Amino acid sequence: MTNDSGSETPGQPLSVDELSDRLRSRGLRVTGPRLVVYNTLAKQGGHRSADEVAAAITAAGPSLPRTSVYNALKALVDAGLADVVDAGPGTTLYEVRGESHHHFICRQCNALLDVPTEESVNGSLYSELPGARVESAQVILRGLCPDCAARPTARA
Amino acid sequence: MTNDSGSETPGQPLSVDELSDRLRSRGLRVTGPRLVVYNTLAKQGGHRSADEVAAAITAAGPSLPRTSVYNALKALVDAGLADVVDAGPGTTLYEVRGESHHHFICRQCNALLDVPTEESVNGSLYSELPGARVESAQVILRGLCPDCAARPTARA
DNA sequence: TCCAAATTTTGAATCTGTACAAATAATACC
DNA sequence: GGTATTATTTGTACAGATTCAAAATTTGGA
Repeated sequence: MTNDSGSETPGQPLSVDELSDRLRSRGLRVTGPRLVVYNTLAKQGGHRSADEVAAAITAAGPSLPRTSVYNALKALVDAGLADVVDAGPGTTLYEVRGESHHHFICRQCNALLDVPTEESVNGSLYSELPGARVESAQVILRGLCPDCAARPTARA
Repeated sequence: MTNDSGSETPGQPLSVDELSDRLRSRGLRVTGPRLVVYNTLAKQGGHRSADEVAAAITAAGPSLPRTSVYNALKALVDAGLADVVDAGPGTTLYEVRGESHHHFICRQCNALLDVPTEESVNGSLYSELPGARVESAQVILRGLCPDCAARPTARA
């Protein structure tokens, strides 16, 4: 699976102070694992699985139990500091919260690309469910990525 | 997990003949498991996991091996008779192919609701990735469902 | 500094989905 | 209809991802 975890979203990561404030403001404590996981995810950029984050942390020295990585990621998502990437069923991928964007998944090479959000589109997505409080919208585009589309081997 | 598999998509299911034709036209054979799985999924309506389908089949009498349900579901998806629901990472959910629609996931009760597609929105999603061949677009809305939004216990 | 509650840690259990190989059933063709 | 050819079905085994329970630590506030 070419998980192309490369395609990054700019939006500079938060400082430790900002990070701490965000956590506390949601009633969450500021802990080592949470800071390490956030910073690692931010440094890696793109879309990462819990295991990728754990591996990166281990590679950097300390090593954090897998369960702790899961816990920390959940806390970060709760605090709105990271997002679960909607890329279909399967392994859960996370990304540091930054500019709003959508995702494109290539059906041939499985590349996962970020797609900038057109405000106009994004706005119109919020008014379709009466009574509901829609807080976010993610769009999953599927098809052939530029590379695969250009390649003659592309299956129709 | 209140998986609200209830919200159904109209679009009446196909008859055995239509079903058979669709399968054969894709080079797939018409088999018992495929018909049972399709009919069960259609009768249940909404979004179902492989295990839910298996359980429903067992409850109805015959019982089909887990693996067979997975195989059948994959065949149905290949034949375009069913779709994998884009509802974020986790257990794969399937639904009988019907009217195009998107999904709303409640962050509090995990209800999964269908959202009618506005053609205008759907159309504008296809032109954002130069070079790519976009074949489909799914929108996942997240927030609080009407019920949870109305309830005072809703977390901000 | 001290305490109560929130988190982290460990290790194991679960839950999903997939891989394989043998047995079976669906088509194509005679 | 009868039969050869192959796609499918089955059953079992496995691998990976995520969750759980209980004990050990930490955090934030009194």
